[in-house]
Amino acid sequence: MISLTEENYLKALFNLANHAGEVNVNELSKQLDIKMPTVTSMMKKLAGKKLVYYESYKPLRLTEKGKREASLVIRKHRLTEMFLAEKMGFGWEEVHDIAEQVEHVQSAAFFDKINELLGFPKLDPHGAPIPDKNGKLAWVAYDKLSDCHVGETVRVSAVVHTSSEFLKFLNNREIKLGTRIKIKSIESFDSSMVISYDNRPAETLSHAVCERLLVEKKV
Amino acid sequence: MISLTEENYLKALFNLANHAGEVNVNELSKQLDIKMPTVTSMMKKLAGKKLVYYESYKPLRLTEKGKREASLVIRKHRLTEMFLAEKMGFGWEEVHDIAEQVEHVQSAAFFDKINELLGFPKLDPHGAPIPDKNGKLAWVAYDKLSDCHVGETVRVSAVVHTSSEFLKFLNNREIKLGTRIKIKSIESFDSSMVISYDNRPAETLSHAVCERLLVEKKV
DNA sequence: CTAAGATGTTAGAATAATCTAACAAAATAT
DNA sequence: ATATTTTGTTAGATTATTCTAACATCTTAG
Repeated sequence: MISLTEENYLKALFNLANHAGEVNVNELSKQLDIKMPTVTSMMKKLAGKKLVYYESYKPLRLTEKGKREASLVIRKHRLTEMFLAEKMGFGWEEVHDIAEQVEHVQSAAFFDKINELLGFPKLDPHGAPIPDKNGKLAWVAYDKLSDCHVGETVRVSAVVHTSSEFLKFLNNREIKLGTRIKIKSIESFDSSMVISYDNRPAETLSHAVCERLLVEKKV
Repeated sequence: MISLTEENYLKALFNLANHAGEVNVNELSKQLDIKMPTVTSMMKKLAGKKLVYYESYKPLRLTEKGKREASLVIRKHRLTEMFLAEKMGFGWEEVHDIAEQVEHVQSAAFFDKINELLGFPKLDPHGAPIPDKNGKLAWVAYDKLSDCHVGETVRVSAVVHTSSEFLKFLNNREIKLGTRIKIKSIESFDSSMVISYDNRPAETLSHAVCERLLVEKKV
């Protein structure tokens, strides 16, 4: 059995994993707002359960079993987010905090029903893919808006680090998944972008914003 | 802040309270499947938070604050049950176990939304009243079917001690809230009742069943 | 290359919730 | 009314999760 606490560590490990699947103790500590010694001891515990590879002073890595379990928690989280948004009328900026709690419900029937009522969605309200029942995740590699060039027209496909503040910022500007953005110019000194979309007047987006907007170029 | 564990103790205290609002340590211990010494120490803790009146060797009683907090947990539980049954298609025999977990979600917005989507229901799927936002519960005193007499026709209004097994038993016989039951005869040796309803052939219900069916006589 | 700073571990303690064993009080049955 | 049973408490231990303080290792800037 995996405790609620352990589920949270697995989820954070999964979300922080870089290309090589590695996470530092320090990063994980900051992500979870839990002190490093506590993280170290939990990693030893999870290693004992064959969920994490742990060696002193080495980066952390999930085992295959760990990845599967983490994905299943993320599945519950994203299905919940989608249900809250699609079936209950919550805004995409509201769903994360509630899903953070609902995801720990232990009832396959509950999440199966949500999945069914939603028509087996592939993406959550932030454009993130929903892992399947076996914990398999079909990752689509989007581009960051900040990596695009002047003159390109792109479609917003997902948002990263979906803090409520950031999403409210997007709401205020009516930027949502599917919005087609044209890059008019890029300020070289701060990498901010002047863009236009939806027949609106030109708008400037800071680099911080552009890094969090994931887009597709082939519109 | 009231922990998930404390919420469970409060809920159990509320549900077990007799006419005088009293509960014994032993009853509570059995209800929660937690040993008596643990219950005693939790009662001291809750007494420290002014949620329970506790004196050695005396029955336990919730304070007004304790009753309010308990009612609010029960409110979340019953709203969840109703949502699961009405909006998600779960049977009344399935909703309790899921609601037992969802009830601990800390988000007023979540339960407000459920309440709204349900159209502010007054009763849960088992006929139990849903406390209001202030923890006030409008209790309706129904009769047990077992207290009714031969010849009476009554309407099933609620069920008590809603174990999944009992509810499946009722499902098999298509007895639900609203079913009108006529009492044909009562076996004096075991208090079982021969009843008829819905133009079906006569059916015999054991005393155990009749005690758990709450009915209204004025149909 | 080495000193400073960042990162990670060990040791020991704290809190919450639970348990068993032993004892104490209350209720019950003859 | 007293012995037995049931109920309740105390004491002490256990497990899970967290912390701080101190120490160890690794990385990096001169």
